[in-house]
Parts: sequence; structure tokens; C-alpha cells
Amino acid sequence: MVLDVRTPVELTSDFRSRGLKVTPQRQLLFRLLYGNMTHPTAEALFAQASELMPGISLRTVYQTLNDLAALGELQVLHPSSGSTRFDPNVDDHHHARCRTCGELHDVYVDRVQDLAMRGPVGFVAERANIVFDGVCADCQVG
Amino acid sequence: MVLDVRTPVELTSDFRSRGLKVTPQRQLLFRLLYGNMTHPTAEALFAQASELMPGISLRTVYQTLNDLAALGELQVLHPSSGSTRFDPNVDDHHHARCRTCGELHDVYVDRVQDLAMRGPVGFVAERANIVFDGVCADCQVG
DNA sequence: TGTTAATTCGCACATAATGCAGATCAGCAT
DNA sequence: ATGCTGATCTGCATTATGTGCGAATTAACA
Ligand SMILES: [Mn+2]
Ligand SMILES: [Mn+2]
Ligand SMILES: [Zn+2]
Ligand SMILES: [Zn+2]
Repeated sequence: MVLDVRTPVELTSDFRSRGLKVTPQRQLLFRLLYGNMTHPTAEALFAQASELMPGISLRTVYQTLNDLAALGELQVLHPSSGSTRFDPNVDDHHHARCRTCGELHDVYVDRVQDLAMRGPVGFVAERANIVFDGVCADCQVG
Repeated sequence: MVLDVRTPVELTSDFRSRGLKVTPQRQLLFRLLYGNMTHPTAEALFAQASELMPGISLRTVYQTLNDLAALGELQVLHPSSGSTRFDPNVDDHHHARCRTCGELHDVYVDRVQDLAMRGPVGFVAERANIVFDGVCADCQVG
């Protein structure tokens, strides 16, 4: 299983090929997202970006994240508490959320489509998103 | 399968037994929630309530919903878009969200715990919440 | 009926995210 | 290399959703 993520170089040509410009701000965010497994918030990325590029605007961070999401290069996660999180891993995967530390971890689930669901008549499900709530290893009380 | 919901009368004694008072505002909300399958927002309940009790405060609606959630008599749902929704059905159930009309429908899923998950080492999952994204019957193009 | 702590309500405040517009700049044509 | 032009950036205002607070009110009980 190879993670379904784009390198900054790939994102650069992706943006250019659609008439979007590639600015230093965007290149920085491409780099901060690449390989990022933390499911960061916009604020967290803004804080990181600000250290490397003082003066970058939070507005620009949001703008770029929205652009990436529109291109399908970023999953947008709405956890049950806290602000929106962004996931550069656009694999078909799910998440485990620790109710102690709040962190999100990737989870791969097999045969999700085999789930026997009794639901609304005529509803055509295109995808299932699963969030496992529990306690992560670090937060287990000894 | 009987829905795991409390009647207004049951909620009344539930509140009183914990030292919470039962006001006309709360009784109205108990009634508006009973059997309500729409997964309403606070604003939607406020609008309904306002017709029957002009002058009721949105603040009071939030207060009562939070109290019910604290008692475990209401599930709080954070859909991927839009504001918080409240679910008087506290069964172990899941949801199907129509990407056209945005409505949430109840879904019952068997053997969720049989899902083979490859996830973070040591994570102890207590519950899985599944959201099926798709298109509901009403929104299918003929 | 009186007491008292819980509740209601209106308003201020908080937080997350978007709308807007002038200054700036990336990408392209020349 | 230079200039053009629409996309972008930034700061600020604004929206959307919800919470904090406190004076006035009221449910529950003695
Ligand atoms: Mn992920
Ligand atoms: Mn439900
Ligand atoms: Zn944890
Ligand atoms: Zn629909």
C-alpha cells in the first residue's frame, strides 16, 4: 500500500495545468503538507508557515487549503470537536480519534462495502467514513 | 428493535431526579424532540419552539440541548458541513448523509465490531461512528 | 406562603472561517 | 528583458455558530 499523496513537484504542475499560479506561499504549504500525518488544522499550518515565512497570512493558508481540496489533493475532516483538519493522504482510509489527546490517526479497514446496512430505502451509498473513538496507546493509563 | 428514546414524561422525571428543574421551555423541547427523526439543528428547534412559545430564547434551547446531551439522552452530531445536529435516538446507530439535500438518515449496521482494522498500534476502539455519503431516494435523478 | 437555588433571557464575547478590495505578483506574450 | 493581465496576497470587516455572564424570574420544596 503506497500512500496516495502528491509531492510538492506534482502539486506544482497540477496547479499550473489548471491555470492556478504557484506562489512561494503555496510552495511552502505544499512542503509542509507533504508526508504530514498529523491531520493539521489551518491554524497549525499557519503557525509552522509563519516561522519559515514571516508575514504569510492566515487567509492565504485557508485559500490554498481550499484550492487543494477542490483539486481533490486534500481530504477535509470535520472532527466531532475542534476545528477543521486537513489530510494530504487522499487514500481510501478512515480515522481513529483519541478522546484523551484528541489526535487523529489513520486506519485502514478491509471490506467496508460488506457491511450489512439497514438504512433508508433507495439510498445509494458512495462511500463510508468511519471514525473509531477510543484511547490511543500513549494515553492508556499504565 | 425498539428505538432507544425517552418520552417527555421520562425526561421530566429524569431531570427532576438529578436536581434539574422542569420548566415550560424544557417541556416544549422534550415534546419537539420526541420521535423527531430529522436530526434538527438548534436553530431549527428554536424556530419550531418560537411558534409555540413566542419569546423563548435561543440561549435556552442550547442550554436544554446541552443538558440533555450531558444526561446521555441526546446524541450530538457534527456533520461534515453545517451546524451541529441533535439526535434524540440514542440507539447504537449510524447515519447516511445525502450530498444533494444534506439530510441525515438513520442507518443500522450489523457486526461493526467485526471490521478488520489496521490502525495505530495499541489504540483501543470503544465505538465506531459510520457516515455513509451518497444520494437519497428523493434526490436520485429519474 | 416563603425560601432558595436553578433557570431564563438578553447581551457581550469567543472562535472559525469567509467576503472584499487595493496592492502585488506569476505566467505569458511580445 | 519588458510589459500586460488576471490570479493572488494581505488586512480588515463580516458572518456563523455557539458560550459566558448576571439581573430578573421561577420551580421545587419546606
Ligand atoms: Mn488520515
Ligand atoms: Mn440518528
Ligand atoms: Zn491519545
Ligand atoms: Zn437527498
